[in-house]
Order: sequence, then C-alpha cells, then structure tokens
Amino acid sequence: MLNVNCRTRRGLALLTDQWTLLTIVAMRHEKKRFSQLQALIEGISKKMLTQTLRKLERDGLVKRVIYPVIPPMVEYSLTPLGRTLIEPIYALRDWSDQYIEQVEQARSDYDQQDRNSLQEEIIALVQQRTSE
Amino acid sequence: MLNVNCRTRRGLALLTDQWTLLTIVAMRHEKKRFSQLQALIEGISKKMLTQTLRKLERDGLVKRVIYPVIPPMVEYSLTPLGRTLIEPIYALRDWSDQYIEQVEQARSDYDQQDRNSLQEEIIALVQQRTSE
DNA sequence: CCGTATCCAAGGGGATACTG
DNA sequence: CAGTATCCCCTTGGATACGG
Repeated sequence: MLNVNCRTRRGLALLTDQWTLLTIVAMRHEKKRFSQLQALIEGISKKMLTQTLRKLERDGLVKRVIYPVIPPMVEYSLTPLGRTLIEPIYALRDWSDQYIEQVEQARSDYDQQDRNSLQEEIIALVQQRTSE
Repeated sequence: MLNVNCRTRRGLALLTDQWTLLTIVAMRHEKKRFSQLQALIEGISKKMLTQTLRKLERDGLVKRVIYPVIPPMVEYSLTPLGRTLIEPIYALRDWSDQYIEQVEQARSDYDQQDRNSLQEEIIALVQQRTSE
C-alpha cells in the first residue's frame, strides 16, 4: 500500500520536515524577502531557511527573484504550483486550531498516568523493604 | 505569526516527521496488528514503528489493545480524535496524486539546468586554457 | 542584505541480539 | 508476535566566520 514509490509517499516526503510547511505558510499571501521570512518563522536559522527555500525552488513550488542592488534584495513567492498547496495546508492548520488542545490534554493525562504507576511501584517497593 | 507556541506550529510539529502521517494512513480503515502495520508501511523498522505508535497513543490519536495470548497480539486503531485527522491527510494525499509529477518534473528541469550551467562553465574554462 | 563555508555536538535511526 | 536493549554510524542542524 504505502510503498516508497507511491504518490502519497513521494508527496508527503516533500512536506514532512521541520520547516517546509511553515515556509509555505509564511509566503501564502504575498512575496516576501529573505529577512522577512526569517522574522516570520520564529526559530529558523539562515542555514535552514536557505536550504528550505532552495529545495522549494527546485521543486517548482517557489520562485526566487534577485534584484541586483546593493545591499542585495531577494524576493520569494509561491508559484501557481506552490499555491495549490495552500488549501491542504490550511486543512492541517484548521485541524490544529480545533484539536491541538485535546491532543495536549491527552498527552498530559498519559504522562500523569505514567507518574501514578511509577508512584505505585515506588510505594510497593517501599512496603516490601520495610517488611523485610 | 508563526511563533513556536501558536496552534499551527504545535499541530504541524505532531505530524511532520518521517512516519507519523503514514502510520495514520495505514490504520485509516480498520484496526491493525503491529506486524500488519509494519508490512503496510514499506521501509519502517520495528524501532520506528514502536516509537511512532507510542507517540500517537500518548497524543490520544491511537488506541492500543493488548491481548494476553501466546504468541502476543496487539491491535492498534484510530481513536475518534485520531479519525479527525483523516480528512486533512486525505487532502495532502489527493494533492500528491494530482501534483507530485509536476514537482518531480520541475526538479529534474532544475537539475538539468544546473548541469547545463556547469557544462558552460567547463567549456569556458577549456577555451580559456587553450588560448593561453 | 543575503547568503556560503566550515566546524562540531546531539540525536535520529538502522542492525542486531535478546525476552515474555 | 511484539516488543526492548545496545551499539554505533551518519545525518541534521546550530554557531560562527566570512564573502559579494
């Protein structure tokens, strides 16, 4: 089903890294300069932003325009192909808006249970020791 | 905009790793056993599958049921919360189906151009050397 | 301003062997 | 069957310095 060469795998592989989706989201409305993108995407380094943008350009999702001025100015924008990704990404964003708190609640419940089991184990251990 | 603590970032962080989306896709219709999942998701190791399933369980997206039989049998299924992810993931899958070939075409065009520029540089170099 | 080059630490993840 | 434990390589990615 999910062979490495099926379209789903190849498609998801484009997008499932740390920064790609965020970079697309940051450009969704209008072209952005490199420094603007770096400011919009909190925590991304120049290295990773450059790398992500190059990959997106190579994949035909982003257009890069260099203005030969000093200091340099480079503008990035989504290509028509790139814009086709906005809708599916919005679906994920909307899902996050709606459900992320339930996920985080589940997570802390799970961890709480872990702590409780650990607690019980410790109590059991202590009782065992004191009865020796 | 895309602060590390905004819902979008927190949501996407759940999903943007190598295996999470694929694992959810593999379970979308019905519960699956560990070995079935490993067979469905080509290339995943036991280590990564275990790790991914534990994370999904912790996040409340997957339910894990252990049957105390020999040999062991464990069934994984999506929780109601997990099922809310199917639609957005399908949107990505459909995008892949429709556009992945355009992306790959763009990619090979880009690489071809790179090779051409390299070719030109080499030619220029050779001409320069031979004229010395 | 928009990168590239280099170095380096952390950890992701495969291979293998073992267990209930 | 469904994991866990250990080892270890190698990639990822941050920090820094430099260049057009």
